Amino acid sequence: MKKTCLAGNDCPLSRAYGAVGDWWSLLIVTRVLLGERRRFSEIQEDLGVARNILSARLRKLVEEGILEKVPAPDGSLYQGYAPTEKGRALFKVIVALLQWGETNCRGSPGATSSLVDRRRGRPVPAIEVRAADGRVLGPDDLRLVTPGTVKA
Amino acid sequence: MKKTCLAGNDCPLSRAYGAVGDWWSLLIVTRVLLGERRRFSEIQEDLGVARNILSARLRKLVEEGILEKVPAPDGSLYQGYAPTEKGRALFKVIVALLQWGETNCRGSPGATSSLVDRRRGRPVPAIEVRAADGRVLGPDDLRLVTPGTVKA
DNA sequence: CCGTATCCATTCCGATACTG
DNA sequence: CAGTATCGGAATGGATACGG
Repeated sequence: MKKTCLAGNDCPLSRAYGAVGDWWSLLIVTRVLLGERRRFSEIQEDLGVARNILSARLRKLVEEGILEKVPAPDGSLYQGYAPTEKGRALFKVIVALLQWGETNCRGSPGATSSLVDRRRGRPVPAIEVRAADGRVLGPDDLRLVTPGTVKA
Repeated sequence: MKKTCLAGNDCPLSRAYGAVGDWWSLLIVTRVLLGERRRFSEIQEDLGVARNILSARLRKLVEEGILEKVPAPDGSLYQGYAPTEKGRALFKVIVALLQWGETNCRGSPGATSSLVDRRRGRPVPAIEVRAADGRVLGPDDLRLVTPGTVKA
C-alpha cells in the first residue's frame, strides 16, 4: 500500500495506519506494553525481527509519540523504551485483536486464552462495544458517518 | 515481514495477522461491515485500491472465512460480499482502531467522531477492556501468558 | 460489470558488517 | 549492548490489457 494513499486521508482508520505503520510496530508495542520487555535486545530476541528493522520501527514509533526513550530500568547506560499515553491507549486495539485471534484463528488445539487479569489471575472477558446506555452493540447497530468526501 | 515468520507462530496476534493479512483487508472488511458497500466496484471506488489488489484481498478474505460470496443484493447476476461470523467479530477490532485514530491521530481540526449508534444517533463511547467483575482494566492490569515457547 | 493476468517500479525484509 | 549502513532477494502495489 502506498503510504501517500492513506497518510493524507482524513479517515481515522487511515490515520491510525499511518501512525502505527505496520504489524511489526504493533507487535513491538505489545511487547513493551504487556510484556515488560523494554530493551532493544529483549524485543529483538522475542520477535526475531532483524535489528535494522527493529531500529527503524522504534525510531518511527518514537517519532509518532507512541513510545519514548527512557533510561534503562536496570540503571545501565543504555536506552529503554516506554509507552506514552498515546501508546498505552493502543492496548485496547491490541486486546481486541488478540481476542479475535484466540477465538477465530485457533491454531494448535491446546492453545488457551493468554490474557489474564493480574489482580485475580483470571482470563479477561471479551471486549464489547457498548452504547452510552450500556447495551452491547453489534456491527449492524453502528453507522459510519463520513462528514467529508473521504470514506471509511 | 516474512509470512512464515508469523504465520506458523502460536501467538494469537500473529495468527490474527496471518488471517487478516494487511491493512487493505481491514479497510475492505470495514466497508463491507459498516459501510454497506458490498460489491466489487463499490469497494474499489471507495478505497481507491487497484482492482487486482482488491481481487486478491477479497479472495484471501473468502479463503480465510472472513467474507463470503453472496448473490448481489440488487438481484443482478454479479457477486456481492458479506461478512461471516468470523468477519463480523472483527468489528470490535475495527472500532478499537477507529476510536484510537480519532483520539490520538487527529488530522484536520474539524474532524469529529464518525461512529454513531444507529438507534439513538449518538456517538459510540470509547470501548473499554473490563475484568469479569466489570471494572475497567488498563495495560498494567493485564498479563500476557505464554504457555509455550512462543512469545507476544 | 466483475474480475484475472502480466508488467514494472517501489518498498520491505533479513543477513551481514560496522561503530560507539 | 545498542544501534546504523549497505546489499540483494522477495513481496507489494498500481497500471494496463484482457476474459467471463
